Amino acid sequence: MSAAPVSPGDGTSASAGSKHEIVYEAIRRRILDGSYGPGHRLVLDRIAREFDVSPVPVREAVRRLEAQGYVDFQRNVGARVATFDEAQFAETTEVLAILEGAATALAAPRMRKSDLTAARRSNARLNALLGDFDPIEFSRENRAFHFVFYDRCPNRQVRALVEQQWAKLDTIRRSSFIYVPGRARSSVAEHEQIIRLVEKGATASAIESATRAHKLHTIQALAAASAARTTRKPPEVR
Amino acid sequence: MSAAPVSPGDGTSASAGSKHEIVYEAIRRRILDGSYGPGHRLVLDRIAREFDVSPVPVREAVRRLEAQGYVDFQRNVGARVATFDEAQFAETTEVLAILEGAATALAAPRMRKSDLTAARRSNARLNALLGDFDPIEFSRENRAFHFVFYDRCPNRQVRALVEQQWAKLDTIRRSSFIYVPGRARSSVAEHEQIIRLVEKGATASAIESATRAHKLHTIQALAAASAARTTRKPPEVR
DNA sequence: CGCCTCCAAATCGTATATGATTTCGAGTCT
DNA sequence: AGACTCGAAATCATATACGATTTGGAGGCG
Repeated sequence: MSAAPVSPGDGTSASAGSKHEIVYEAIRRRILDGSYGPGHRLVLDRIAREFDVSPVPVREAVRRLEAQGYVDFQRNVGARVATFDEAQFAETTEVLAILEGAATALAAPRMRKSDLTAARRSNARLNALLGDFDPIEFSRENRAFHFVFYDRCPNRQVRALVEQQWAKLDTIRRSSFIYVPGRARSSVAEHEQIIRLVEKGATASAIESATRAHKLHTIQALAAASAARTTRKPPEVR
Repeated sequence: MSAAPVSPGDGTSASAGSKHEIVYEAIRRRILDGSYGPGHRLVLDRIAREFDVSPVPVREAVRRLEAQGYVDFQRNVGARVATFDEAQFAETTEVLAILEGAATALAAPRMRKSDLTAARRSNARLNALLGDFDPIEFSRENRAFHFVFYDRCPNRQVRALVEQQWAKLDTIRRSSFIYVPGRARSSVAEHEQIIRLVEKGATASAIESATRAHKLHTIQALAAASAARTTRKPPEVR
């Protein structure tokens, strides 16, 4: 189970131990775990005092987060955690569908028996979670499942991008809770199908489209559910 | 012809006019146009003096570049322009193949007649350039060709990623010059094929795989050419 | 009563200053 | 000669200081 719990250092780390790095990691974690929800304002001086550092390293940290799309920054105004609307969520999911499909297909030939076993075990846990449904736990395990595959993807760039996009989605999942009734169950079934395809050495193309479809179903389910609760607006953060 | 010449502000801009922004753009441009080749060392104080600013905004600029993968940064040592080896180049091209395939397929249904005309015109220019071959000009026009499609891709995230990856590749193309003899000609032919597929309303899947294959051919050609010049090592920068 | 003007607090942007770390070479020992 | 030690120069990391800009509201005006 090496699947990164929340995505470790996102790859582009460098200067461990420096104050700017500490602050960067801390803010990033808070964004990802929801302590800093979308729209949350990041006041540099305040953060600096909290971490007992000067504002300079805080600014550097925020710049990095800005460049990665975690926060929006406005000159002379400040930074705030990026806000996602449903459209952006859907778009990012689509990106992930594309990348995951490719990543899984690329990984397939490199999957060992033990990997498939791990995947099945993971999917079994997901199945077990279907009982009293815990969205957070399910999401975590779901991630773990998919990363069994990505870990074997030989293309580092693809892997990095997948992790990045996944992290982005996590930001949102925390706040506005995405939960589509029947989705989880069919998701588990699709997982098993993907495992089988890999197992029997299906073509890359077959594996890719199955994985992509799997993800796209989530968008569709979401869109349907969203259409259902007609008038209700998504929670706006100011 | 709205295809960004070198990719304008990469999307995640924010604070125009600030010194940090000026420096950021300047350094970025230099990396992209090759003034700062891979491995080039970025000494903060020196850059600060050159732009007549303090080192603080320079650091911010560099942090952003770091987060985007343009430069590598080592604590207490400094920043240098990211170095790409051939493997990374291939991996990034593969990413681009995946994304471009998807982007083009997504764009296809939205392409208007005028867009196809523009694409053909662009491809004609590419064809004309086949004579006395100018790699830079060809590369520019090639980019323009593909962006005719991406501009119609409805998924912003995908578009942003494509631009980002393309910029990354540009960094490399400037320095170590990638030129594979017969490739350009077949490239033009493949372009025409893609146009036809879109024109006749082929399935998304058909368009996607054609586009992806088009890009992957470049990797293959490169690999072949690279295998040919056996002993010669790629230019190392220190 | 609502709109506009002006001021002060909050916060950002950048410069300057200083301590810390790395690098690299001169000098020394074996 | 080669390896090691020490130290100065270069450069990074961070703190502090201060001017600049935005924001929100008090008070005045129509």
